[in-house]
Amino acid sequence: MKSKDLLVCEELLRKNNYRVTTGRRQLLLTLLRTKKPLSVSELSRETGHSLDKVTLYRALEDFVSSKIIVKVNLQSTATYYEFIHNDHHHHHIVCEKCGKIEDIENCNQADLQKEMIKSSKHFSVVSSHSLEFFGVCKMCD
Amino acid sequence: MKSKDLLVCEELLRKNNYRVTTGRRQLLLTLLRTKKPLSVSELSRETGHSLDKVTLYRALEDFVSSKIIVKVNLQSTATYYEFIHNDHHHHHIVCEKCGKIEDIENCNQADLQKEMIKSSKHFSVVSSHSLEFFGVCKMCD
DNA sequence: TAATTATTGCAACAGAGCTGCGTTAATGCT
DNA sequence: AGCATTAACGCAGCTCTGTTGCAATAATTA
Repeated sequence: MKSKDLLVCEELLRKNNYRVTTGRRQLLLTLLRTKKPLSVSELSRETGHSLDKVTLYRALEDFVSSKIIVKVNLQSTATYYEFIHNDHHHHHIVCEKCGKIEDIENCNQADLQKEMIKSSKHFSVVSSHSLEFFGVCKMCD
Repeated sequence: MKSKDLLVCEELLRKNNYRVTTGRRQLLLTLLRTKKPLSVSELSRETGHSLDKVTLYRALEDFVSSKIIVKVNLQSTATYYEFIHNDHHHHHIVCEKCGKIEDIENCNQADLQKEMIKSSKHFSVVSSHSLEFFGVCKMCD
């Protein structure tokens, strides 16, 4: 299961003319294993600081282009990255006190973006959207 | 109209034990006048670089606490700030090519966040949410 | 196996954002 | 109006995120 996903990622990368290296495999495994958004500094820690930060940024860009991961905008100065499991689109709610993240499932991306286009005066293409909730979890409340 | 809004802002600040200074009035007028999200560097330019960046950050935090402005997360490294006109909650769509921003009006914040609480396992409070669309405007398409 | 070329790591940099601190100025009280 | 209080200011210096150029290395391909 896990190893199959890794192979699929490698194929996706090669299809986009990227190369698969030891470091990228480590990074992919970390993203695969962790089922939540991770910042570059977290990814660096999780991979034992074995990769230079420049390498991380460049690899992550390539993963985004290959649609292996997505960028997530939480209320933070850092960008987060999350593995796309089974083409599954979803959002998040973040606890303002402890940082806990829960996935939000009920989003029909296609419909929402189609609605958008209809009601917009000046836009003809909607390629993505970011929807994140912020609140307090039951543990912290 | 405009000057009344400024007075309302000053009252809001004083109510929260903040002081109204010449610099903050300039900043408020800029935010009031500009009907779109602005970054700190844009605000600095718009106010003729008359305020130190530290002063800007501190003033903006106070404005957010006083519910005069909101932070907006666009797909950028910088945070944007937007004046709240008539308690009006809305979202944005941003052109990925030229940066043009259009407001999105059809969001019933209360309902959306109530829905959230119902479907969430671990959260009891939803205090805010961020919804931004990214695409291409008719001019750039 | 050798040639090609993407990736890596280093150094150096740019920009966002924050902290501490001494000075300045807005407020509240008399 | 004048003074005391204290918030806001500006400066220096810093941290963190993210980027660029370039020479060395390693993954692909023939």
